[in-house]
Amino acid sequence: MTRRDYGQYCGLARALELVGERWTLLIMRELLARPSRYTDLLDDLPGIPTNVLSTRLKELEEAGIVERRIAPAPQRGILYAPTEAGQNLQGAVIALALWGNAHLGEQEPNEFVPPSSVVMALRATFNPGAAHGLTATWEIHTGDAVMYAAVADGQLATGVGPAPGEPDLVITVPSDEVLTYRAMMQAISNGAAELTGQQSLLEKFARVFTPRAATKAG
Amino acid sequence: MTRRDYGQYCGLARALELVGERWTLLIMRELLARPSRYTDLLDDLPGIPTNVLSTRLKELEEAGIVERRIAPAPQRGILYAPTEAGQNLQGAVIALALWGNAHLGEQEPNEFVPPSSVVMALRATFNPGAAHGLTATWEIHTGDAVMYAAVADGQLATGVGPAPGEPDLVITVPSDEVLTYRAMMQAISNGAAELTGQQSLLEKFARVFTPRAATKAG
DNA sequence: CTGCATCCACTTTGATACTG
DNA sequence: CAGTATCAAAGTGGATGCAG
Repeated sequence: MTRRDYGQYCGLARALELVGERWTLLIMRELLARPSRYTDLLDDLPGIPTNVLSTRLKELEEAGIVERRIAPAPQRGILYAPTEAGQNLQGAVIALALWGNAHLGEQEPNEFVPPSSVVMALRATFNPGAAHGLTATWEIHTGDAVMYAAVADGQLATGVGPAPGEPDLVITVPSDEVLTYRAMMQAISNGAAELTGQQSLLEKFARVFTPRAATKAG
Repeated sequence: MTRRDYGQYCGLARALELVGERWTLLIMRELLARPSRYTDLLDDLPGIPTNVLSTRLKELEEAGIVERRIAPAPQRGILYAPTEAGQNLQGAVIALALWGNAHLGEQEPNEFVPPSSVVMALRATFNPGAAHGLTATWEIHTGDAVMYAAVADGQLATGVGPAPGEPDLVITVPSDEVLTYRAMMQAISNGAAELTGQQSLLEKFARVFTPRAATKAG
């Protein structure tokens, strides 16, 4: 058994060997929310040392969980994005996040809400039934973050950043800081959001993204 | 931000702060499969340093994820067991294990199969529909491991160790080492298992525990 | 500016020995 | 049985340097 391995032929042990080190799953959360450059990740994960980030990215790439892409014309540079194996991690990321939500407590003054965590919450609460037959694109502004969600053919596409196409409805939730998914949804249902576009799509939004109960033990 | 915290108000970050350190989730896998004594854990997690185990148990207890119990009469000593918060971790543990299963590759000579991982696989593949109206207790022997599964009222109770009551069917899968869930189920369906008890319950067993597809990304 | 590599102080982990 | 003590090795955090 080397330092990094557990010597167990077990899915959990292997998962932890691959993505169990400090910062790794937070990096994956960022990349699942949007392909990012090295400096994007440094900005979105304040406190991560540069050498740790570069080591993690290297290891994830070697393991086939993340791939490097050449960023398209306007930006240039390298984009890191999850491979299919990396995308399959989302279920585990969401399961951990749901469990951790119950242990969040009050927000400390030095704690910020990562926009990627709001995107994960949108994916976790997506209700395919309510999205059936609906085609719509929402863009959400809260704090200085921009996120989008698009529904078509009962499928959800969501991420950090402006909507890929023209949004049908822009929802602006006024706030100094990025709000949690929960606070954001509450503000929206309280009518605190400013709307630009097809206002009728606001009700659909609340219906498409509905929290359900977390998984209990078996 | 202290060393251990991420400074993020996010379920994933909080989960990793609580159970993201090395060995922690493997300890939780063991405890989810059966309440264990300190020395049980040392045996079941070969390679874990004693000080790391005691530190982790202390932290998990402080966080309300694990609790100490006085072991009942025959054994004595201290039993560590998951609290309800700890039991709720099972969904995340299983999600990680399912993802890791895809990256297992071939079993290395120095790698062993933890019985607790087989129990997790039983829970992950439990099919409530097929268990409806069935009451049965199976005891499974493979390598030197013993596990049980009991179904009643459509509910599953399973863990490492002998069955709590008298098993209806004892399934012995001959093998030097503990087999993976997959290999075990294959051996059973190949008729390689020795049976003691109500042989008709073997077919039920295979029906109650059926793998389904893993969760894909959204 | 992006995308790292290097250096150093500090913390955590691993291995072993030892104790109530 | 259930840990604690000790120490070396490895990992992490923070600062800085630097090439393309």
